[in-house]
Amino acid sequence: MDKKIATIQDVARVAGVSTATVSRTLSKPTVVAAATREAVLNAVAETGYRINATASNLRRQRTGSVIVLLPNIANPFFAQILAGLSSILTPAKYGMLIADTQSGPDPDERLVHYLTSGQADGLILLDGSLSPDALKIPGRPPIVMACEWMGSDLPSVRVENGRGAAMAVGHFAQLGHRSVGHVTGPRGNVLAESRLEGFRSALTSLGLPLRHDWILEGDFSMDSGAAAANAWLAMEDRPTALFFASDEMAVGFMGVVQRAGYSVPEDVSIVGFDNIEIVQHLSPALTTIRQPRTQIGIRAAELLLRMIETGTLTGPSDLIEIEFIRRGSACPPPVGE
Amino acid sequence: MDKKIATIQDVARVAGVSTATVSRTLSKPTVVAAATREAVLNAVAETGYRINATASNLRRQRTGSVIVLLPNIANPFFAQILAGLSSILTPAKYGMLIADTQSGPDPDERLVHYLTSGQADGLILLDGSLSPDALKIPGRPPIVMACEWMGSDLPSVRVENGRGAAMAVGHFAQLGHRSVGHVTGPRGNVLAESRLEGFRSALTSLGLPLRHDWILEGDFSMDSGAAAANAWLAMEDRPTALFFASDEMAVGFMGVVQRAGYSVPEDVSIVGFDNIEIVQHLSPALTTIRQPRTQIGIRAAELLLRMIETGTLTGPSDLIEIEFIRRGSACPPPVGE
DNA sequence: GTGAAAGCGCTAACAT
DNA sequence: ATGTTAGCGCTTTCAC
Repeated sequence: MDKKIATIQDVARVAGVSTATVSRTLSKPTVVAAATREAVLNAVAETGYRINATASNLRRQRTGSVIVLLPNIANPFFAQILAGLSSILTPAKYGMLIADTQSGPDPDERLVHYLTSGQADGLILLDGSLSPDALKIPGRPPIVMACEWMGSDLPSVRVENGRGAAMAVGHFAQLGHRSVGHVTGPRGNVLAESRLEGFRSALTSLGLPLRHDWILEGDFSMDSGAAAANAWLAMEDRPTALFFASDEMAVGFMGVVQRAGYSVPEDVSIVGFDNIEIVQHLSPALTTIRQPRTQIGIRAAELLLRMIETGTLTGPSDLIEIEFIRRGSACPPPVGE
Repeated sequence: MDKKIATIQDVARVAGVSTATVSRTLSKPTVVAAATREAVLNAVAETGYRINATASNLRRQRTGSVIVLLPNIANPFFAQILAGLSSILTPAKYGMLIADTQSGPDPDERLVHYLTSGQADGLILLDGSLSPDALKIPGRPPIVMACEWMGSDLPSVRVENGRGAAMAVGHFAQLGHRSVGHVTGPRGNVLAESRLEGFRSALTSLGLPLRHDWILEGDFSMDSGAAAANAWLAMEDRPTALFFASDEMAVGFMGVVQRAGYSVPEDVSIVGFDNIEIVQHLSPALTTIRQPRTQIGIRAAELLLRMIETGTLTGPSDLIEIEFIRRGSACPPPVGE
């Protein structure tokens, strides 16, 4: 009953070989003789030895883990991206360190910290609001963006946000709507801006009116969707259709208007963005733009691993296709309005 | 323009002191003379030096990170616990490694792996289905359970699951329901079992009938709630009230029955469990049992850090209070049924 | 208050 | 095929 953890020395002693042989047996078993290998493995079993990752990493000048920096873990949107990341990182024997830019003081500072502390072999950025100064840090590990980031040429995996907005507007137009509004994401957020821009240009190219009072500012949250609903209810002249920059906001909106006695889609048509799991279970089920989040994670992880292995700081960016999902929350506008 | 990362040696040379002094300046600044300290800090700034965490950890025989083992990251339920954990771990300068037992082969094996690989100073377990053999591993780091685990006396942070179920049943009884059913979590899951047990004993103690065909097996997911709805719709003799072991299942159920033309709560009263964010935005808003998930994370992290710092493998368990949240998804049963 | 020196546990040349 | 040896970059006695 050993209370101490065995080191490679202990194994070597028990097996009657050198530490180098033990190390080799564990990393490239084919290069040691079968008999030796067996002796070593027995000794490993007997002592309960396990490689000390810290020592190994120090020696090999790597860390075996990847840091994922995101704005807010509690946001379920990121959870699926994390699942995608994990499905690649884990089999590749990389640990996944999660850092929430919210739970520290200065987010930019933390980015720099992780980039320089040598705690990870690579970094995945899910927070599009960080400053690009990081790129200049000498000796920094490879970075992959899994969202848009203005004015940076980091390798990234992203989604056709503008086209998603255009799909939503196109759908409304096809149904006969002419008064269509938009509930945006937070100002300054790159995703929000792309969707807003896509919304604007789609309206213009379809010859539909672009009214500023029909563009409501949200922040992707359900609460902000509920707030938008109250604003909509208070309007004199309401749009008959509304495109939301996130499903969450659409859900918040729907809850409020339904409780106020309005019906979706008969009184308002709505389209969301993301296709979060829940929206197919609502009544009506939400028409939305699907972003394959697991896929985003998978691609980002693959890209990063390739960069780590080849030792490059650049790589091909990846554009992931979105998909329009027609469900029950949009129909032709009410007549006589 | 340095392309290399500076080591403590570089700083020592630039500052004209020994590496020991540099190290001291950075860890206990008060023991070095003010003048020396300044020289060192200048050298640090000049070289862009940052402590190499791996080397530091090897020397100090610690890792500076904590592993969180959970069944499925994509489940938003865990996301909030993670946020709570992060809010404590980050300021305490601990990294948070997330491991998903789904993305590897054998979950138990992975637990053992993390326990023995020396990759973390402590471990937080969110997966109640792992085998308790882990406890016997010599030299293992401290573990905190943030959920129930049968027959283990690990320090834990948990929630009054049974009482939650009893609250739900009590509420139904008070509204006049006599036919109440339950949609369970996955068989074998400890949370699911506790809630089921709480449900059963509450029925009994209130003198309500316990019917096996009114206990539907689910797995916490929305899809399984939808499946339960179909089962309910197909019943000859339906319960007028249903307690769900998770909010997600309640949401899935509600979507299906509403689209089938039934109304909640007029046709069925339902109560969920968890109080996930969305349920207040549904119509009707869901009556449920609130579990303070962020709080669970915070307490678990605090407990673990205390154990790490004091070097103990035991600690006080913590029971977190739940709260009944009455909203609009339960009302008296329809008359004449 | 500061420096010299000894490792933490491991891996990878280099020898044999 | 195996052993010897020299560190990876840091912290921490132990002297001074």
